[in-house]
Amino acid sequence: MTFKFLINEITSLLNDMINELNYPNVDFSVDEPPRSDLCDVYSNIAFQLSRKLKKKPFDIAREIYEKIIKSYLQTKKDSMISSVEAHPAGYLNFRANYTKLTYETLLMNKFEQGMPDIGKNKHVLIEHTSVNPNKALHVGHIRNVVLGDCVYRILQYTNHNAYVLNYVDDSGLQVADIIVGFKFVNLPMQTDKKFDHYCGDDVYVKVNEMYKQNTSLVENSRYVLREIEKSDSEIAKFAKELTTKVLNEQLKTCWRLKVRYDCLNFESQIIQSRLWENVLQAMKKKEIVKVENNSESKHLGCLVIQGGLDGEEKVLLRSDGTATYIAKDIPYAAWKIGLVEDPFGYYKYTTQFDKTTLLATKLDSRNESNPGFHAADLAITVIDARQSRLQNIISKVLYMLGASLLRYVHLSYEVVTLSSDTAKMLDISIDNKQSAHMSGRKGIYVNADNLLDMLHKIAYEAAKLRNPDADNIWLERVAESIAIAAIRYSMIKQDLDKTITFDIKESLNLEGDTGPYLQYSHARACRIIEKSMYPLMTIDHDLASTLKTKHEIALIKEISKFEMHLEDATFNLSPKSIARYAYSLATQFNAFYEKVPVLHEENIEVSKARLILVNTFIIVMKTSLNLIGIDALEKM
RNA sequence: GCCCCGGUAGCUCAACUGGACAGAGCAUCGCCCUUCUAAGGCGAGGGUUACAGGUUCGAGCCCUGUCCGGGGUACCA
Repeated sequence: MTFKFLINEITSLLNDMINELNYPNVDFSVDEPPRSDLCDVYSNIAFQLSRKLKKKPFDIAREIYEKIIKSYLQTKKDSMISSVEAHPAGYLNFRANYTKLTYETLLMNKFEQGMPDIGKNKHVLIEHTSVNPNKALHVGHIRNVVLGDCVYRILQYTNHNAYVLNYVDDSGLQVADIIVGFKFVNLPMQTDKKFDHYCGDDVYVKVNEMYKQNTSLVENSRYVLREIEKSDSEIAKFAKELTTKVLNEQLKTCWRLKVRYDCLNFESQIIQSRLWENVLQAMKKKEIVKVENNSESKHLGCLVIQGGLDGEEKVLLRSDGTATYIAKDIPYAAWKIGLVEDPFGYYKYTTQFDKTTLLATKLDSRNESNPGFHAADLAITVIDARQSRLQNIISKVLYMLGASLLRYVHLSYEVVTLSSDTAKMLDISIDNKQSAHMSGRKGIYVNADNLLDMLHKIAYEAAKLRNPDADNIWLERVAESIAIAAIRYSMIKQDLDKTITFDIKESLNLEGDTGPYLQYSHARACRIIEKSMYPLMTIDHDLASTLKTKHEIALIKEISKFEMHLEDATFNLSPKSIARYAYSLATQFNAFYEKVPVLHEENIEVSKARLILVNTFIIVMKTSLNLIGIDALEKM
C-alpha cells in the first residue's frame, strides 16, 4: 500500500511540475528501477519531454530538479521522498524516506491487512474445471483448476461478488464412449480402483482402441448420444448414474487441492430446459442462425451459425438433430450474463471440504428461491487456448444478441505437455520430439491423484527427517500441505501463454523456486515470533527509525509493494503476479533471516522493531499464500 | 493454405507491459550449521534474447520478412 503512495506522490509532483513550467503534456512512467542500488523509484519523464522540447534529457531532468523538486523537498515536510537525483543518463531518480516508509508499512500490522475494495461487489462468475465426467483429472486439468481457483480467491479478496461454476458435460461423446464400454463391450462396473481412474485408464482407453478395429461400435456411440438427450431413456438414466459417480471422484481430487465451487451446471439440462429454445429463438430472430438447405453444402440439414468468425459456418445441430458442444455453450454463456431468464431450480448437491455448500441445477424451479448465480456483470471462462476460436464465436454471438463484449471473458492459457524424460518414464514413444501432448483417449497423461500421492510421500519423508519426534497426524497434515503447495505453485508461476513442460522429476523437487520454499520462509518467521520473550509492539516513529540496514529496508520495501501486485493480479486476472511476488518476498525474508539477528540482537529497541517487521512479513506472506491457495504453515 | 501462441544461460522460466549493466531456479563446482529451522544463505562458471531488416533518444518487448516448434481451422469436445 505504502509503496503506491510514494509512486502517487511522485506522479502528482511531476504533473504539477508540467503545469508550472508550462511543459507540454506527455506520457511518462513512474516505476521501480531494475536495480535497487540506483534508486527506489525513477521516472523517464525527461526522455519523453526531450523530443518536444528539443533538449537533452539530462538537461531537462536537471532543470526539473533545480526549479521544482528542490524547493518541494524543502517545504513538504511529510513527503515520502527523501532525495532526488537527476542522473546523467537522463532519469530522475527518487529515494524514499525510509523511516516514513517503514512506519507506514509496518502499521499494516495493526489492522491485519484491510481488504482493498477493487471489485465494489461486482457480480462475477468464474467457470473452471469442466472436465468431462468420464475420466480422472490429469496434470493438464490441474492447470485449469488451480488457475480458476486462484482467480476466484483474488476476486473474492478484492470484494467481487464471485461465484465458481463447474460445467459438467454429462451428455457428450466422451461419456458416450464409456457407456459403450459398459453397455456394449460389457466391461464390469465393479473395480478396486478409484472409479474415475478406472473409467479413464481402462474403459475409455480400451473402447477407443476397439473403435479402430470395430466400426459398428462407433455406430453404438452415436446411438448412445441420441438416447442420452432423451431424458427418460434407460441409457440416459444410466448416464446420469455413471457421470455422477465419476464426478464425485473428480470433486474429491479438486477438494484435495483446496478448490471449491458454488454450482454444478449439467449440460444435459441446458438442452432440456427452456434455455436452449429461448436462445435459439433469439438467434433466429436476429438471423444469426439458419437451417442449411443448400444441397451443395457439406452442412445440409444442419442448423448453423452464419458468418461465425471469418464468414465460416459453424454447426449447432447435426443433421440428426443432436446438439454440438457449442450449441450448449452459447445458451450457457447467455445464461451467465443474463441474456435469458434463469430456467433452473437449485438443490444442495453436497457440503465441501471447507464446509461450504455446493449447489447443482435441476429442471424443476417451482417454489424455490434463486441463489442468484446467473446474470453476472462479468463471466470468466477458464479454458485452454485450443478453445479460443470457439470462445470467440460465443463472444461474437453474445454481441450480436446485444451484450457488451466486455462482459464475457475467455481466460485462455496454453496446455501442459510432458517432458521427453517424463514421456520416456511412462513408456510413451515421442520420436525425438521435445515434449508429448497428453491424451485421455490414448492413455497418455500423468494422473493428478497419483502425482499428489508421490509429492505427499516425498514431503512426508522430508518433514520426518527434520522433525523426528513429530507425531504421524501432524506429519500427514504437513506433507499434504506441502504437496499441494508444490503442485499449485508450479501451475501458476508461468505466463498463461506459455506451455508448461511438465517434468515429474523436477516437480518432485521441493527446493528453490517452489511452493514449499514460500511456506518455509513463513514457517521460519513464525518460529522467531514464537520464541520471542517480548510482546509484540505497535510501530512508532522511533522504532521505525532503528530499522535501517540493507536487508531490513529491502524487506520493508518488498512488503510495501503488496497491494500493487494485488491490483495487477486483479486487473489482469493473473495469479502469476501474486506467485512471483510471494517468491520475491520470501527471498527478501530469507536474506534478512540470514544476515539480521532478531532474538539475538542486543539492543532491545532494535530487537522489538525487528519483531514487528517479522510479524508484518508473516501477515503479508500469509495473505499472499491464501490468495494462491497455499497453506501458510507455522512449522515444517 | 489461412488464423493464434511460443522461440531468452545446458534445462525450466522471469524481465514491472518501450527504459539503466537481460535476472531467478534446476543442474555443475566451491564456501557457510556450538548463533532465531541448511526445504536456507553466499560465491563461480554459463547470453550475438532464433535470424535479417525497420521504427525510436532507447527494442527481449513494437512493425515487416524468414526459419524452427506447438495449437486451431470437425455433423469431437
